[in-house]
This record gives sequence, structure tokens and C-alpha cells, in this order.
Amino acid sequence: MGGRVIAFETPKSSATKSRILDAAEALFMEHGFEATTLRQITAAASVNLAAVHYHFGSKEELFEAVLRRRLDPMNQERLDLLTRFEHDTAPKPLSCEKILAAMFIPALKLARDPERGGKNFLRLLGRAYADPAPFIRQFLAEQYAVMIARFKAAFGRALPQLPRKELTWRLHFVMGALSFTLAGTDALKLIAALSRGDTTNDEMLLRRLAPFLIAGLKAPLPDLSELDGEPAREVPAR
Amino acid sequence: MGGRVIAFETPKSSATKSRILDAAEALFMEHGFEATTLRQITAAASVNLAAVHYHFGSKEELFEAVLRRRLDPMNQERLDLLTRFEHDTAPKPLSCEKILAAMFIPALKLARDPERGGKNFLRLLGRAYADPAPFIRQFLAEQYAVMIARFKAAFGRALPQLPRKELTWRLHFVMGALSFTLAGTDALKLIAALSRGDTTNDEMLLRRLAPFLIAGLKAPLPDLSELDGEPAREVPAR
DNA sequence: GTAAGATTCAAACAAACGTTTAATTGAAGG
DNA sequence: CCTTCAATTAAACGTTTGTTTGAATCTTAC
Repeated sequence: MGGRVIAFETPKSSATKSRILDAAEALFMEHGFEATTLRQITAAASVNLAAVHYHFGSKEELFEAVLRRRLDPMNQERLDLLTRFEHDTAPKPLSCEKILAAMFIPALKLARDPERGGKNFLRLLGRAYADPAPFIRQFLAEQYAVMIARFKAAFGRALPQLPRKELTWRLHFVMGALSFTLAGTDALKLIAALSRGDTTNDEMLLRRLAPFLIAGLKAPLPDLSELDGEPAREVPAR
Repeated sequence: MGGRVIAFETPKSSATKSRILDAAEALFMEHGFEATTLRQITAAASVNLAAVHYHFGSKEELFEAVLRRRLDPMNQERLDLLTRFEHDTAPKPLSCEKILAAMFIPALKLARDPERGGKNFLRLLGRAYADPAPFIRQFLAEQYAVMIARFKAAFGRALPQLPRKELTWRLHFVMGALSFTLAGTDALKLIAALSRGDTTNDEMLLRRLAPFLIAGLKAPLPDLSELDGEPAREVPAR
């Protein structure tokens, strides 16, 4: 029949395409965007150098594709989970713990699934957060805009006494600690002295992080009184 | 002024050397290490391209020199401040607030002093924390080893009920939130909606960050036996 | 089978990179 | 004046970068 959709999804090219994505994911994770060359990627993927531009258009677009492949489903899952939790607890607002769980569980599932990138991707994501490249910043901002807004609203209901402005900052700190942790930067050799477990390591990590962040979110308001008038009584001398 | 004090310290070279350092600091901050070229730096500093290798040896050594110029004094100041605080409060252990103050005040002073790099340097430092380049990681690890050990010991005395292992992780989270904040990554457009002040911005930032981190440090121990009742279904194996 | 289209390939492209060289400058010291 | 040595300069070094080309190969449709 004429209308039959034949080869609707790249019969063989998808093999090349995903091999490139896999190799790029691992190499970008290890060396960062700038320091990773297309020749490293195509060699690791056993494909021709030109295949990258044929399938993705450019190195930057390849990087975005690498991120998008995992990020889109994960963020969608986060939103779905948050919606389900909100629906479960009826008219009552969600607890901070539940909201953080909606952020962490999809990340945990991804970290534990080697078929979907595993922890490598989370490290890559953590690094992308700190990359100065404008196209990366813009891409992440677009990707996260919706999700952050939803979670910020949820936290706002869970912490009604917290001024909106303060909440914004604290969410920023939460994202900072989270991305730094996901990036797995052992720069300060803090992890090296401890890390023993393998598969349970990521889970343990986030389970330790959650109470830390929740306590921070619920912290008493900072005393900014000396800020405007006298910038620093406590700062200079003492 | 004839032949008075005869150039005991690099009569003219120091001008070239510090012009390179200043330009490199600004450019590394803006684009990161890999994406910044020596030609950009030497053009911005109005010096010859070869001057970098003459004075510093290589691009990597230049980067280390840029960091060292500000980092060494700041970390020394942190240690001195911590020692002074400990001496002031006699045999009693320091409070978390005071210990964090010993970390923040030197950073604040540096951020507020445009002559010494100002906030630009703190952003550069925050970015360096997340850079995958091995020589950067090693350099930072060496730079911070002593300071982190001293502060970890101080926090250990301030939080005697906290297991050593837990403290290590929480210090890691603290460093994460701090570096993410210092890096000034407005990736998620969280800051853009708020930032009004200019000079007081960094100070306000750290004053909001401190209560958040202190509450996190003092948080109850995580229950590692189960996650959160319901979501345990989502996260089966442990 | 054959034409058409999608994909792969080896090869080359110009541009830019960090680094090195060798010549030149400028002041200090005998 | 002449030597000395640190500092600066212009030019080129050999590589490597992302990207492009045009032909070869494979897949699919009729």
C-alpha cells in the first residue's frame, strides 16, 4: 500500500547517530566541550569524521543533542512526578521533602540506568552548568525555564512564610549544591577518601544531600539590616 | 631622580607581567581556559605574543599564576582569621557562624576590592572548580588541601555530634553551593530577575548564603534506611 | 534491473592554535 | 665605548581545529 510508512526512523543511520551520541557523551563528560575534538569522538564511535556534520550539523548542535537526549525525558518525568505528588496530597501543599524527591528521583533513576547514560551523563550535566560558552548557557536556560518555574511555585506553597526573593536565592543555592554534587568533581579530594560503593554511591549521595538542602530551605531569614546602612559591622574588624 | 633605587624588582617587566595577568584574568573569567587564546590575551594587554612564554612559560602556567596571585593571600587570610577567632573564644569551640565567617570575609574583601581583581576573580575561581582539565584540578587540590583540612577540623569541633563521614559530605555541599554562587552563573536566569545593586551585590549574596549553609550543616542526620515512605517504591533496590 | 535518494568515505580546506626562533632593543656595569 | 644580559619584537614553526567537498557505497522503490 502506497501510504505505508517505510523506514520512518532512519534504518541504519540511527546506529551511526547513536554511536556518535554515546561516544560524544562520554568524551564531553571527561574533557568538557572545548577540549573534546570531533576526531576523538568519531574515532571512539568508529564512524567517519564527516558523519557528525551530516547528522547533526555542527559540533555545537551535537552537544545540544547529547544533552537533549537525556534531559528532555528526565525533566518531563520530574514535572509528571511533581504533578502526581500534588494530586495525591489533595488540597494540602506538598512538603519540601516531597518536592525535592520529585527532583531527585528522576535523576537517581537516570544515574542508575547505564543504558541511558548512567552517571556519566549527570557528570556531564553538572559540568555544563558551569561552562561559560554562551550557547550552552542559553540552551540550559531554555531547557530549565519551565521546570524551574513549576518547582519554584511548589516550593513557594510549601514555604509560604519565605519571601519570594529569598526563595529565589535559596533555589539557586540548591541548584548549585546539586550540580556541584552531580558533576562529581573530586577536585578537593573529598570524595576520594570515602567512595567505596559503586552502584549505590549516587543514591547515597543524593540521600545525604536532601536533608542538607531541606534544612537550608527552611533556615531562618538572614539578617540583612546592616546591609543597606552599614555594609559591614561584622565584616571588617573582629 | 637619577640613579636612585635601582629597580630591585623588575623595573619594567613587572608592568608587562601584570598587564598580562590582568588581561588574562578578565578573559579567562569570561570565556574559560580552553576558549581563551593567547592572542586575545596579549592583544588586550598590548604586549607581544611571545611575552607570555617569556614570563610564564606556557598557557597553563599563566593560568596558575593568575589564580595564585589572588588565591594565596586570600587563603592565608582565611587561615589567619580562623586562628584569631579560635584564639578569641578561648577553650570553647567556635560556632559554625564564626567558622563560615572566616571563610567568607576574605572572599568578600576580595570581591569588594576592584584593585585586586574584584568580583571577576571570584567568578573565575568558581568556574575553575568545575573545569575538567587535570592540571586545574590538581592545582586547586594542592591549593586547598591545607585550608580545607583546617576548616574541617574546626567544623568537627563545632558539630561534635556529626559523624566524620557526614561532615565530609556536608562540607562538599557547602563548597558546591559556594563555588556555584561565586561563579555567578546566571544560567537559569535566576539572578537576572533580581540583580539591582552593584557593589553590594556580592555581599548580599554571601549574607543570604550563610544562613542557608549553616542550617544545612546543622541538619538532622539522614535516614539512610529508607527514603520517604511512598517514593521508596520508585527507588527499589538499595 | 535501474534510477533516486540517503548515507558513508577519504581527502582536503582555510583558519587558528600554542610554541619557538632569531634578531633587536634598552639600560646597567666595568 | 663596549660588553652583558634581560626584555621585547616580528615572523614563522608544525599541529590541530571544525568544516566542506565530491565521489563512492548502500538502501529503497518501481
